[in-house]
Amino acid sequence: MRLTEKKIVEVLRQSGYKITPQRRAILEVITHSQEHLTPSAILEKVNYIHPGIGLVTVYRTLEVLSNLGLICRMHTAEGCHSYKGALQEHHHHLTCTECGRVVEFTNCDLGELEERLSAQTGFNIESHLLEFLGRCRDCQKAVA
Amino acid sequence: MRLTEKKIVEVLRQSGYKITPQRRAILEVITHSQEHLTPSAILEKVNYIHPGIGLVTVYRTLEVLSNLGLICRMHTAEGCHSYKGALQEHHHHLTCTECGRVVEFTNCDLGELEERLSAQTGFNIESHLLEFLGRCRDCQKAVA
DNA sequence: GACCTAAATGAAAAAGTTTTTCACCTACCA
DNA sequence: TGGTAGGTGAAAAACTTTTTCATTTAGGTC
Repeated sequence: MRLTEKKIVEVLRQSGYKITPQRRAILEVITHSQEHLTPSAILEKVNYIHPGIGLVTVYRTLEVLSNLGLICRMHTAEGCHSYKGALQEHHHHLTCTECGRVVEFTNCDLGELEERLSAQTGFNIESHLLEFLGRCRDCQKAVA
Repeated sequence: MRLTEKKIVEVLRQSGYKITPQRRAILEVITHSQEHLTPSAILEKVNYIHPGIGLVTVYRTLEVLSNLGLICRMHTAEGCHSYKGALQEHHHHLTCTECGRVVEFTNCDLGELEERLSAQTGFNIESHLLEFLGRCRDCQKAVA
């Protein structure tokens, strides 16, 4: 389940952050979008709801939300600062290299590999980044 | 095995690109490095070999090499514009978040997961990005 | 080896993105 | 209804990436 705006506001408040109209507007944009959005794209959409918000505020809000794990930062061909609404669970992405569509999946089953690596290298493994790239059904058709 | 400079030069020539000293210098840096490098980091290293090369040339060369699949553009947690030598062999990295040390490993065993995802989503999966993050033995000691 | 030409280069500037600074404002608690 | 820590917007700084253009050069041809 994707986190709702309400749930995110709750977590923000519990973490000691203030709930400003700007943050609400940014949240509304992110939680209502299915794609990943760049800060500029978010700003553009936010300005329909709340004109006058600065790009700086968007950047700052995204950083807060991202640090709390409430939104998800994506590394796409367009740049390093695309964000999308986060899932509650640990998850990964399968991204279409052609159209950018993103599918989420949850069972990565890397525990065994992680243990093996840990034993071999002495590393204390804290996290992992796993992303699959390919072509979605539509883009495969488009080529054919 | 990582692609050698010689092999890359051969492909470049066959593809109709000229072999300039600048390109040679950039190739030397990339093929001799074990890490992912940003354009600026590449420029810095290149300037030891061939002072006076412009960052523009680095960008242009990286684009050519990347388009030919001779180097690999990485979208990692650290950034979106890092490049590394393309390996003939499939591999991944285990990176220390403290000191940046990188250990490579090869058996990722993601075939099963890949098949499952492919079947579920209709994606034709072309590649994956897998990176583990943690603390190496030394950095664990340093904290204790 | 000298010549020719398309491709490549470097410098400068433009365009874009992200961060920093700072004076002012406001959400929220007592 | 204050007081205050935290948040905001504007401007500017700091970076990164792309574009432009005059000059140079790699590599083929004679």
